[in-house]
Amino acid sequence: MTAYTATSLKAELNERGWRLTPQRETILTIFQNLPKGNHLSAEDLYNLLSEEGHHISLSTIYRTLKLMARMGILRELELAEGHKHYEINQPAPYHHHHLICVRCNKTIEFKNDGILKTGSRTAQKEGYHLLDCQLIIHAICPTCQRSLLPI
Amino acid sequence: MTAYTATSLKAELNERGWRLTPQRETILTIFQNLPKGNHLSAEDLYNLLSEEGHHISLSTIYRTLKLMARMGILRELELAEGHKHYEINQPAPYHHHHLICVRCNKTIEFKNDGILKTGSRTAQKEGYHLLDCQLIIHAICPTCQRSLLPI
DNA sequence: AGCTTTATTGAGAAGGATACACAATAACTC
DNA sequence: GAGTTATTGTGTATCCTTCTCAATAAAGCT
Repeated sequence: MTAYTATSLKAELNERGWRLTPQRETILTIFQNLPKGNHLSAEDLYNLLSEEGHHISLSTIYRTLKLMARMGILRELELAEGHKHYEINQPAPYHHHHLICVRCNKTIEFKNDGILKTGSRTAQKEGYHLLDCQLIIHAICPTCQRSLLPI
Repeated sequence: MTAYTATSLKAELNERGWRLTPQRETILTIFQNLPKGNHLSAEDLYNLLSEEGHHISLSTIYRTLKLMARMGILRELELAEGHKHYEINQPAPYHHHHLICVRCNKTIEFKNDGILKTGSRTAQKEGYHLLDCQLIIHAICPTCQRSLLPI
């Protein structure tokens, strides 16, 4: 959960025998410049890159998203929409969690420093190397509670 | 997060204009009798039911799992395996969370009463009706840390 | 109990997100 | 700068999940 630069990303990739490519660097930059609280699906990222004139294939995008999630650079969010979303993984005080309406997918972010501490402590206790820690609250928002729609 | 019986499930379904079917009752029973800490995928459930002589279609299983998750009866778990798992949703002191190795999917359960309280408080503050609250810790287990396998 | 309404089921097909295969390319090491 | 090999891009494949729709069967009412 440290702030990555192209240089530090390259160092960490090379250390494992991997390579820094323009595609990976571009994708990292996109996420770093994303307004706080924004998260992208693979397709969102593909479209955003296309708009900016970068042509990176969907395969590369999926591979890069998974790679960076497993390096701890990105968080993989399951926001109850049938596909994953990704956002930059930041330490406190930017670290946050999600309250999600399972009906309309409306999502509210909230912060709680204790949770990250609990996560770190738990991972450490079991000898696990922490990548990400997220509290997901599934609920029904006020609007959907009032609606009579099924489920 | 209350303990359901066939009767209380029926009452809650009927209240919304829905119906209690033998399929739904059977599936609820399966989850209630599942050893603590066990969770099933849709296919797991299908196979388990088949073994016991119950022929419930996959369509119905998927529909029932989603229905019960949205009623707060089941928890929908994303254990980094490409498909969802479900388990009965129980209050403290049975309520628990998951520490998951993103490489080998090894999962450890742990308890922390504070998290459920945080979840309840957050949902309430925003006027959301709480269904489930789970802390997911993505990490790399000791074994996978030692392995030299990619990603 | 029997009747009516309509939610639910089952079977198969469809959909959509993600992963795969492999030749061409290009990043790293020496 | 040359060799090695990780990575990319294109198209294809795969898997999980949802949809369609006729047949069935709960729930409510008389």
